[in-house]
Parts: sequence; C-alpha cells; structure tokens
Amino acid sequence: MRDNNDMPGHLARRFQQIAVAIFHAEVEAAGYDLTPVQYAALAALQQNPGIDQATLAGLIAYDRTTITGVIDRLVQKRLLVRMASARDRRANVLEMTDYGHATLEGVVPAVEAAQKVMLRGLTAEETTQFLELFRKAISAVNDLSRAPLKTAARDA
Amino acid sequence: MRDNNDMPGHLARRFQQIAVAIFHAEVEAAGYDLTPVQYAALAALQQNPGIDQATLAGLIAYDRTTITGVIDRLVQKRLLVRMASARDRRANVLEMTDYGHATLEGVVPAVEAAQKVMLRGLTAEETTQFLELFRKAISAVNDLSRAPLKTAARDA
DNA sequence: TACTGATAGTCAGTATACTGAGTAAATCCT
DNA sequence: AGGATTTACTCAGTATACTGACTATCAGTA
Repeated sequence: MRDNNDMPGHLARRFQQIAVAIFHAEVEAAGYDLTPVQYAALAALQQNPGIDQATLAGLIAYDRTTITGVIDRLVQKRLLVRMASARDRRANVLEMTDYGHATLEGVVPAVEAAQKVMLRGLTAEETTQFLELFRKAISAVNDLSRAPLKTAARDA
Repeated sequence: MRDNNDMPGHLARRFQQIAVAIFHAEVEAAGYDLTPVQYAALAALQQNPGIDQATLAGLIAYDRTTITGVIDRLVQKRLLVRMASARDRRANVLEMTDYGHATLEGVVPAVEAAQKVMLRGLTAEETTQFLELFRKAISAVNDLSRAPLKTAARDA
C-alpha cells in the first residue's frame, strides 16, 4: 500500500490546511478579521468591479452555493454590498464599499507575508518550480470540479 | 497586486478542491461510498492497528475535533468500532471490522486511479518533482497548524 | 499523597465546499 | 410569439476543519 506522503491528494489537503492556519495567524496579527476565501473574493472583485456573483465565483473557482455564504459574510462585515442588476433581474451586482477597499489595501502586507511563510522551506528557484507545476497540474484538471475556473467574460 | 495564480495558498485550495472531486468520482464509479478523509483514516488504521483517536489524528494530521466526526461516520458505516482502552480510560481504541478491511482493499484501485487522474497534466519526472517539493514545503511548516503530523509513538 | 499540569475526548459554534432541488428570469429556436 | 433550455441565485442537508470550552483521567512532583 502506498504511503500517504506519496498521495498528491493527501499532500494537497495537508498543505492547504497549514496555509489557511498561516493566513489566519498573519492576518489576525495585522489586526484584521478575514479568511483566505473572503480575501480572494475581495481581491477579485476589486480587479473586476461591478461583476455579479456567478462571474465572481468563476474567477476564483468557487461553487455557486459557496459564494452565496461568502458574500453574506462580506456584506455583514460591510466590506461590500449586493445590488440588483439593471441588465439581469436574476443577478446580484457586487460593489465594494470604501471600507472594503481600505480593508483590502491594509491587509495586503499580511497576505504577502503569509505566502512567504508557507514557502519558507523552499528556495527561490524551488518556489518558482513549485508554483509552475501547481499551475500546470491544475490546468489539466480544471474542468473536473463543479466549480471550474473561468476567465472574466468581457461584457457584451 | 499579485494574481491569484501566484499565490500558493490559492493554488493549494484549488488543487485540493479538484482532487476531492476526482476522488469522489473514481470511488463512486467503483461502487464505494468513502471520502478522501475517511479513506486516509482507514488506511492509517490498517497499518497501525489498535491505536487510539489521538494517535490516528497525529498520523494523518487531523485535528482532534475533526477526527471525532470522521470516526463517528466510519463507525456508523460499520467499517470500524470504538472500544474502551484497557490502559487508559480516557482513550478510545479503534479496531477495523472485517467489512472495513474488505472495503479498504476493494477501494484501493479507485484511489490509485484518482491519484493518477489528478496528476495527468504532469510528466512522470514532473510528478516526482512536484511531490518532492510538496513534502519539502510541508515539512518546513508542519508545526504551524493545530494538527501537526506526528510519527506513531511506539507503545510504552 | 495531594497538587499541578498535561492529555483524550467531546461539544457548541463558525466557515468552507459539496449534492440536489427549487424559483425566477433570460435566451434560444422554431 | 411561445415553448424549451439555460442561467442566477437560494436553500436544505452533509462532511471537513477550525476555536474555545469543558470533563475525565493520567502523570509528574513536592
């Protein structure tokens, strides 16, 4: 029987688990209360203002049922607001608040620090290799999950 | 601002998410109902019979509160049983049932297939490299989560 | 032996992620 | 135009993972 340490699935789970812990520690130390998932949503929204929930979900590969809860909590923290779309009455357009922009800007150093910590075991060269292999492995299986990554469709 | 695809935390989350989906698909196709987490627990238990919950948790780096629920479900599926420890009245010794052994044996091919699928984007050489970098990165930060990996302490 | 601290397990609460189902609205297509 | 299909979102239910708190028990020590 193969050892757990030869199982990419197990290693991925373990690395992700530690990465989340590191993220929490750094962000909390910086005085913020934001999860990795909430941060990614906020960052994607800042780079793509005015998108709806489904588009945001596609940009960061979240399931549509997951994004609902994430947005609920971001709205509750007053980091963004849901607005009815003028073009599509099914859709919720998301807009960051000033507080949301300020929070995102303020938390960036902690997020950068967290990314450094989680790769502290690797040299710069290894880090480059690791991220490259990650991207390559992921792109080959992207369509196998319920929440595939999608590029932002330019507005029609 | 850095792109999500340069963030190891984000890539880890994404890869793990897809890995779980692949695992589910392969295992279900083989006629079994077992999550990745449940499989890892069962496999670790088979290689280390008669251990208690805390030891099992350490072997696969699960939190002690997480392992409780996982074991609950494995017990409910009659794959293993909880027994009072003779040496330590706080501890629950875990024993796999015959059905548990049979299930584990039967599901192995599907698990192996899943590991192959999740790395289908990488060559054999890249796969070796990827796993090596994973292990190296993880071992440098193992102690930063609430559930660090522990080697099985030989019984006193 | 009593005191202290550590350990095993559980529980309540919160946050991802998923399945599957359902509603409402938009789009496609003839 | 009108019916079929697709899409956007939500909800209920389940399974990881965590924090923090609690009980019971064990182990070390004065």
